[in-house]
Amino acid sequence: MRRQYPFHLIEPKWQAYWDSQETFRAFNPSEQPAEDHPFAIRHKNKEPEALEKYYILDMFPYPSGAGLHVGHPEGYTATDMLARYQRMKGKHVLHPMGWDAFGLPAEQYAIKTGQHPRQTTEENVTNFKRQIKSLGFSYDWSREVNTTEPGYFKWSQWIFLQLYNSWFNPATNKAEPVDTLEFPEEVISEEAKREYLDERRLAYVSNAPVNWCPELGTVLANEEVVDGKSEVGGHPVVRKPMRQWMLRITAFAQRLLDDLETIDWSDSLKEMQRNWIGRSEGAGVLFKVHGVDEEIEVFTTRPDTLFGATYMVLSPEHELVDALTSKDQLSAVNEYRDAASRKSDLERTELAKDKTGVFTGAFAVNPVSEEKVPIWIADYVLSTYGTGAIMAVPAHDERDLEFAQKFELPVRVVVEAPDGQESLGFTGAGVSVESGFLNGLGTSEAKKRIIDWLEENGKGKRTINFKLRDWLFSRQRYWGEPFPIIWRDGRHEALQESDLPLLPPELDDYKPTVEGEPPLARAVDWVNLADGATRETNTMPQWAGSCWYYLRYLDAQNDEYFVSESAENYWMNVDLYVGGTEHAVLHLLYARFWHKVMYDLGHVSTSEPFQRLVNQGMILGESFRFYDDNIDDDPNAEVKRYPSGQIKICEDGPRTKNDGTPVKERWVQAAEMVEETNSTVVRHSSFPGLELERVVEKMSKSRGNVVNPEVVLEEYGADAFRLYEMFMGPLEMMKPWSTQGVEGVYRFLGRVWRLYIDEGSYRDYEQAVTAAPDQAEVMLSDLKLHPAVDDSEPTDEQLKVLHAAIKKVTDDLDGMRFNTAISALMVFVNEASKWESRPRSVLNVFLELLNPFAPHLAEDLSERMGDRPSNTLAYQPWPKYEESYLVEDTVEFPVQVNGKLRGHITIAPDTPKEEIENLALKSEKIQKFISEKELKKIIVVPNRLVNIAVK
RNA sequence: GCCGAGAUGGUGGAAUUGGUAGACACGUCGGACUUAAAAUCCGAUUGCCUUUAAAAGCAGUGCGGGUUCGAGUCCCGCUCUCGGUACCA
Repeated sequence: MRRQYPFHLIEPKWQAYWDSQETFRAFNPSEQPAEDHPFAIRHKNKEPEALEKYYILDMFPYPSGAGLHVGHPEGYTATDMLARYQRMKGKHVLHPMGWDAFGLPAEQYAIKTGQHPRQTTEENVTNFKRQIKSLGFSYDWSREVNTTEPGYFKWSQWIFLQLYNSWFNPATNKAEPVDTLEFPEEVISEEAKREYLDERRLAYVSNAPVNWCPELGTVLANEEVVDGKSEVGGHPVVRKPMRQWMLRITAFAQRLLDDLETIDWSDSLKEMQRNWIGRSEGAGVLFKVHGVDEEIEVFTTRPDTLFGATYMVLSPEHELVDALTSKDQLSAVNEYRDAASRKSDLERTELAKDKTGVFTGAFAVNPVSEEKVPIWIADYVLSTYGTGAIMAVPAHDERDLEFAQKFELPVRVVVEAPDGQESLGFTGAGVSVESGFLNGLGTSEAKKRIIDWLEENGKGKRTINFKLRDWLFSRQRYWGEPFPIIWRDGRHEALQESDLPLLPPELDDYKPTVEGEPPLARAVDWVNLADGATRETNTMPQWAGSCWYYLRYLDAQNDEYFVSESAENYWMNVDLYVGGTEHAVLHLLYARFWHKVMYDLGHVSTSEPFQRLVNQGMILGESFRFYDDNIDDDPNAEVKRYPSGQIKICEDGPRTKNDGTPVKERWVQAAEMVEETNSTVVRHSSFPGLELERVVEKMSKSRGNVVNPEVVLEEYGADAFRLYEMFMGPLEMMKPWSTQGVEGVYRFLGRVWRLYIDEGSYRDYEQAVTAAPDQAEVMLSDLKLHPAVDDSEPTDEQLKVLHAAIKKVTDDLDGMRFNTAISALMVFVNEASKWESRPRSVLNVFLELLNPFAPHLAEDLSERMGDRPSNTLAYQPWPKYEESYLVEDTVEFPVQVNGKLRGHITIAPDTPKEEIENLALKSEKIQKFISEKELKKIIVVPNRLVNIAVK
């Protein structure tokens, strides 16, 4: 296919130019651009740090072996357009990129092949970088970081030591160095002090049950387990007690929640974080155990229903179960506990529907009614939430009611539901009944009263609980940061800062040991130190590197400190962060937590890292579906094919033809296999009788609807790719990829080219190139400008078209409405293509508007125009629009009758109200609709319309 | 179940504060250019209906109500799709 314009030559040329000029370098305080750098030319005599900064950040990519997919460049293109726009507006823009390169795939490849993960990682980074660079993004590559390089992970380890050497002081509500920790009087011995301190560090060791994934051979954080399966790979996860490093994120739960108010993120994303943190207010209530000297504390959000608590439930793992269980219930309890512990997380969730439990034989005393209530254990009570024990109020809690009905436990209504609703099973706010001194009180008042009573009588207190759990921070992997920790006599010690970076040992085999120890344990020489101490063999999770990378960009080469104070002060915080929702709770919560710790310790100057955050929507693939009866995929079968219309789809079940014949789904990829006939019906090219159903869903190999950016780039070029990614629709929405849509914007770029370039000379060039392909670049410089391009004074009409475009593009970029900004560029080109005289002054300004969107083409045309004092558009001042050019002499003013458009009147824009009313009423067209009717009202909306209400 | 986002032509989408619904693009149809095709350029393109034509009318933004001179936009009640989450006491 003939190219619309020689993007294959233009794009590499400008990418090489930007590289050699270091066009997009950002300058730290005290750094100076060279005199001939376009930054220096634009900002004469100004220190870089005197300028307003703009830090615009993309989410940290994992350089996978599969390379870039079309989803990656979506956010990158959006940020690049804004980076280029802000640069032209005069801001000092920081726009970096780097690699979150530790991770499972390289390690799993290493286990299979023995190739060092470093090598795989390097290859993948090289490939990723090449792909990203081919899109012409304006990154400052001098700040590129890679989490797997010692110069980087030295500081990841250093930050871990900051956490290790800090504790959370509830009095100040801040992280503080451990030396501010004061020991209570009874803690005297060194041993006791040490233990006391170790229990309070922000990084601590725990032996609690963890999510163990046998398939991956590692533990996972709660956030990495979805529906009882690993988020990566979907392997089963079981609970298993193991010694693990934990980070005390729960201490920051309230601040993580509160500070959401100070940042500019989407409501839905904030809501996801709020749900994950899961704050609930209520009371801790103490129940005495009957006949045993023990107390059980429960957490409840409905202390007002305490009079209705007719039994208690402990989680099977609760520490008091042994002490409580009566002799005759012992075997039943042990059996139940055994069964519960063997259940995987998946089984626990899947079997959630049916409640199970056993009676312990013990009774507790309801602190307010003094009533004896039975104590049960059941796995619907989680050991990890609250106190691991509940008071059951079956009348006002769905789960308790279900359990009570199954085991025939008493149910007592203590809240009356409002106006005629059923009180049994009512969980909302009502009025307390059968509740002694609470009778007649509304739910919120009753809560207050009972908590006061509990506190006065020493039987409970006001309590706040969070769903958020501490962050499990160790992994049994090779390809991650080793912990800067050694063990001596069963106790952990931190390495000194001077010992960093601690490099991982070289191994021949990356599998865990036969004993199930992490792979690092294989490196005996590395693990065992001369003085008898041993190294920690766990490694940090991938999040360690991605929790702070945005800080390293500020000062990527600094080997004295993780970021210099001056750079941090100037650049932080991130003005705009763009990425997918998949990081809503994981990365974004962890990073905020680390940042707060660093803030408390005085290492950073802001309490939140990302001021504004925008989520890009997913890009979906398009495929076409039909069905056939070859359900066993037999290659020799005689296959019957059916369109979707003949298929009955049962919910999750097998799909069958309407007559019951079993069938299987098949997909055809849009681009290759489908022929469009007359209008809307899509058919299979090989089976023309078969009508296909259009399906839009997540791109995946099995659907065959994955779009490879390299193929698109090859055919249409980077500018077209960038433009299409943004033209598809609003950034935040999910949208389907259409290859035909790419052709649309590609044709637009062709029209831009032909607006400036003489078609005859381009045709001559194309002919000449076929004869001498190696001369292409030289001959390209001989192209002539379009003969209509001249030095004429622009007409009013031309200025109007130009300034309308400036206004629309500027407003839309400010609002991140890239799709409509691009359509405004198209409108300009459609108009300008008709002009017989195309004033240079107008055409030059248009290239400035085009530059953020299609920078290669804009730069190239600008060079050909030859009117620029400096040789790159990157630092040209962004054009301003003149309102006066947009004013029209006359406008077609719409006239409505009863809200329906009935005609127009031609008026001057500033025509007074009365005049408009008059003209509207007199208008012939309008008369038709209002004569013989009673005039009720006339509304004139300035600059909009006039509406006549009649009856 | 709960929380969040969304539903507009054949398709992606536009309409920024309640003010001309369908910008821009894809696709389709027609025309020009061409020996022909591709590319390019020009025109038409929400549906229905009347008309030789010009031109008009009616309906129309998931569904049902409401507020208003006027509703894609606001309010009430639903349906469906997508994302998150789920025995969280």
